[in-house]
Amino acid sequence: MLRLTKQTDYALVLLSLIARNGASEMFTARDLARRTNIPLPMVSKILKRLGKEEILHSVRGASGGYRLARDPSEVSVAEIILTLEGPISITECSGESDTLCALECSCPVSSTLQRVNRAVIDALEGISIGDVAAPHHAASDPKPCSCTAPLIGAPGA
Amino acid sequence: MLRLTKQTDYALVLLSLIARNGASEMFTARDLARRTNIPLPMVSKILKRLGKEEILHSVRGASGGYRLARDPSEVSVAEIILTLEGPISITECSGESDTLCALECSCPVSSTLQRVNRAVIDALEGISIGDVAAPHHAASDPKPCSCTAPLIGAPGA
DNA sequence: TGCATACAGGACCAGATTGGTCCCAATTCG
DNA sequence: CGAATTGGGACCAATCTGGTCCTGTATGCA
Repeated sequence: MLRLTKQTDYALVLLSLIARNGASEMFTARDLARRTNIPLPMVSKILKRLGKEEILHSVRGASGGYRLARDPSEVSVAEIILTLEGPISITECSGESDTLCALECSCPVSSTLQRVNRAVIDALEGISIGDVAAPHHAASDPKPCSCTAPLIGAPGA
Repeated sequence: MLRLTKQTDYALVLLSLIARNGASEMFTARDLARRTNIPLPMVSKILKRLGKEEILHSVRGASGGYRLARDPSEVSVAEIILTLEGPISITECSGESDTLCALECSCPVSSTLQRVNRAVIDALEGISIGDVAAPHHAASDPKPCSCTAPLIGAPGA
């Protein structure tokens, strides 16, 4: 556990795909859906949200689409999470919650958990979409891989 | 977001309370519930689970209760999370999932996210219940604090 | 001008997760 | 024996979330 939502997971996949294929190129939701096997409506939903923030730039109309609003190296994973899931905090009281922790007095945990939380945030801020798109683990060019069937939403199996 | 479940949150509070009051002392679920304002059935549920793993030692019968099975410094936050929520992995494919990621081929993300995941785990493994119980941030002794009313499950407000 | 394509912004639903409660059996102490 | 306590469930209601769908608006092209 300690998990991102699937939407955020998808977002990272989509953004890294865009980042890998040139930051200035334009992608339609339909195209991205085809390439990732993520259901189109889901892709739309996510891209719309990323478009409202300053992460993606959208162009409407025929031959429209989305492209990165900034350089891939300037969009951190933490920012993606923040956009789609709100402030990063592993517990309710470890963030800058406006609602006071109900356990406050019996909870000496918070100060320590804030340190943990900080460590997590630092780790996530230290990684950009550019990093995600271009893994440095002796990456030969991304081999096409054998799984070509639409694995998500596949009706058959 | 990127949040622990409330149960895990509670567990950290409970364990830190136990650790703070002497690792060898015995606590009943009822007692801990009173002190933390966490609903008793919830406390029971959590302690039961921690008892099954080797985190708490339980004694049944009258004047029974729970105490830490190990030294507070030897129980990491990561272990608590692992016990209550399963393996720590921020996405489905970043862990040692047995179910293959459906996006596998179009997902160059994983290797990088595994690094992120590793960073998170490292941070959580580096902090023990002992640390949580005794924060080193110029801690004067834990002042009783003003909030004495049962804030959780309070019927009135 | 008309139409196809794409994004914008919702509402909406079903399933899964989770916080929380409750019940009953087994164990131990006085 | 009886009270106190853990053990191990089942159970429910509320929330969250993945996923779908519908309608409107902007744009490019024949």
